[in-house]
This record gives sequence, structure tokens and C-alpha cells, in this order.
Amino acid sequence: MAYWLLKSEPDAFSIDDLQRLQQGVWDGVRNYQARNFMRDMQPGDSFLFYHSSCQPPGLAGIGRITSAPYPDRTALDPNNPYHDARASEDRLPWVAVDVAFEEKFPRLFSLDQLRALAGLEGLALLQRGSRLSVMPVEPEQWQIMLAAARS
DNA sequence: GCCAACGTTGGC
DNA sequence: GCCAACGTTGGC
Repeated sequence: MAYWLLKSEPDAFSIDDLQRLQQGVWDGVRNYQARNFMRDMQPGDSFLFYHSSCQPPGLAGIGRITSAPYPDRTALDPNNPYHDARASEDRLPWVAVDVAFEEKFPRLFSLDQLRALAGLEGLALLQRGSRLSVMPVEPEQWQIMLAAARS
């Protein structure tokens, strides 16, 4: 079972949205490195739900991956904000996964607080200039972040 | 295959 | 709203 960190702008899709709906689809990823990580996802994996482009950015809760990766057909829809004009039925490089709500942290655990934790040096999120929106989390990193965010 | 120009991300 | 950093595009 693997751990992940997924970024979302809460204006578009937040931990509260996922809690209300209890399940959702993680789609719209249009970056190859992030897509490659999504291809490694398996049902039962857990992820930290990170709120980005908001004040303050940070960890909002936990979700679970509930499906294998499958083709992200939103890329084919001209009316979808994540439409990819280059994608076609024959060439659909993007993937989506189904997700379920697990937990909302008592309060947002901010990026500043994350930076203050020891043991997260290798996490892509905290590396200078990183814009990766889907990244793996090592078990040790997971434990560190979970313990801090739940307290 | 190089690399300049452009577009996007995302913290600030 | 700014802009640094990065990814992508496309001319050569």
C-alpha cells in the first residue's frame, strides 16, 4: 500500500467537497510526471489532500484511492476546463482515479508548519520551484505529517 | 537536438 | 497581482 500527496485548489475541489460527496474523481492532471505517478496508484492507497493556491496553502485531510487508474476522458471534452486539444480516443495519455473521503484534519496544517518539520527534506512539495501536483510520500514522511496534522 | 519564447503553477 | 521556476512548443 502506497502513500501519495495530491494538490487541489480548494475553489475547484476541496476536502469539504470530498467530505460532502464522500467520493470523487481525481482527474484533470495534465503533467506527465504527475501522470506517471498516477499510473502507479492502486486501490487502497492513501493520500494527503493538499490545498494549493489559497491562503494559507497546506494539508487539509486524508483520502483513499478506490480504483485503478483509467483514461481521463475529460481531456476529450471541449467544454471541460482540462480539455486537451491533442487528445483523441486513440491517443488519450491522461488518467484519472476514483477517490474516497477518509478524514479532515482538525485545522489546516499549513505549508509553513510543514517546512518546520524535520524529516521531510526529500518531499517534492518542499523543494524549491517544485510544481508537481501528484507525488509519492514515503512511509516515514507520512507518519511525520500525519502525527503533526492530527495534533 | 538545441534553445528562445511562451504558458502555467503556485507561493507570496 | 507579481513573478520565479518550471514545462512545453516550435523554428532552425
